[in-house]
Amino acid sequence: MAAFIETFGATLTAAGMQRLVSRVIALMLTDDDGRMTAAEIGTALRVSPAAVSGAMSFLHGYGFVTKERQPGSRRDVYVLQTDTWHDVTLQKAAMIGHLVDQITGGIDAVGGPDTPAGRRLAYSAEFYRFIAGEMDKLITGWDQRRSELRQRHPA
Amino acid sequence: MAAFIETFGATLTAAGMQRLVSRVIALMLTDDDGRMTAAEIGTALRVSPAAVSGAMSFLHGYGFVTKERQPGSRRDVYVLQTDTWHDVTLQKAAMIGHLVDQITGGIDAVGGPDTPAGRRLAYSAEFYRFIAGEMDKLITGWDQRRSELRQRHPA
DNA sequence: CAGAGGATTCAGTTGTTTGTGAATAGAGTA
DNA sequence: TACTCTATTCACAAACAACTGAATCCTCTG
Repeated sequence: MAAFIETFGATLTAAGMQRLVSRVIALMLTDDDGRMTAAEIGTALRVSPAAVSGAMSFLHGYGFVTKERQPGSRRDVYVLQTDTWHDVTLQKAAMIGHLVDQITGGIDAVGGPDTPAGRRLAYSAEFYRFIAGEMDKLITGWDQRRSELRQRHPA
Repeated sequence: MAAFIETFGATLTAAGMQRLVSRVIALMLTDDDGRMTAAEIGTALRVSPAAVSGAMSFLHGYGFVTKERQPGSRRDVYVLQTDTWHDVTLQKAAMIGHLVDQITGGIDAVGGPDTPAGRRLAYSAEFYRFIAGEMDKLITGWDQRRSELRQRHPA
């Protein structure tokens, strides 16, 4: 199981996430009730409380985890929000629209759409525009698929 | 135009590419005939020949650029392969299938699909499986769209 | 309000990228 | 073969990222 955490974490890191953040997600995915304290996380991953604090702050900022505290306790309990994680993954992919704008802006910089460079940029813009469009469909599609799954397996 | 190169390059870097590699792509996109020598690239981006060599070696390895040499010359001319760049971008996205396998493998590690953690992993696997499937469709879709574009604007 | 458990912040350490300069190798010309 | 122009390689430096340890802050209990 430790193997899964490190392997999967490494893959997420390769996809651009900070290392410890990736490992925390992998860890919490494997935790039975998905609820963990900072101390538990630190022990499991062999990192200092300071490092855990930083990672959790990041995760909390994006809503990947929520933070709870039992009345009469001083320790925070973090709860993994699987759906939020998925949503953010999709939104990140949707940022491709950004590229389209940048490339389109570049067309003027190289002398307009009737220059060789302009044509090349327009072609690449077309590529990213296509992807962005498909991404939008994908997001809608997942929303629907998720509903179907929920009907069969109510959370 | 220098602004476009740096801005767009930074975006590619944020997407996980090495910095200089990103800048070279942005630069070559804006070059009129898309053909440049190492010296031109080094001058434009203010980096050493050594750095250019490293970046071009990477780009050539993935087929992002081809390397030509005029008979009787000692300098290589690099030519940006826009389509290859697009294709590799898509293939990279298709690597999501890898995640599905890892997660599926993790289900056993946490005690099978009937444990809480197993169910959570299965759900995430379902998410990535969905995306991987849509990515396959997207790749096919772009192939087709590209053909259409080519009919109207023969390269 | 004092004390203790726990979270957070920050300066400093370690490790990883990214790029440079100098030396080396390749390829063409004479 | 000797000479020159480029490309490549490699050891090192600078910039950046990821952690740690110690100090600080917050919050609950007595």
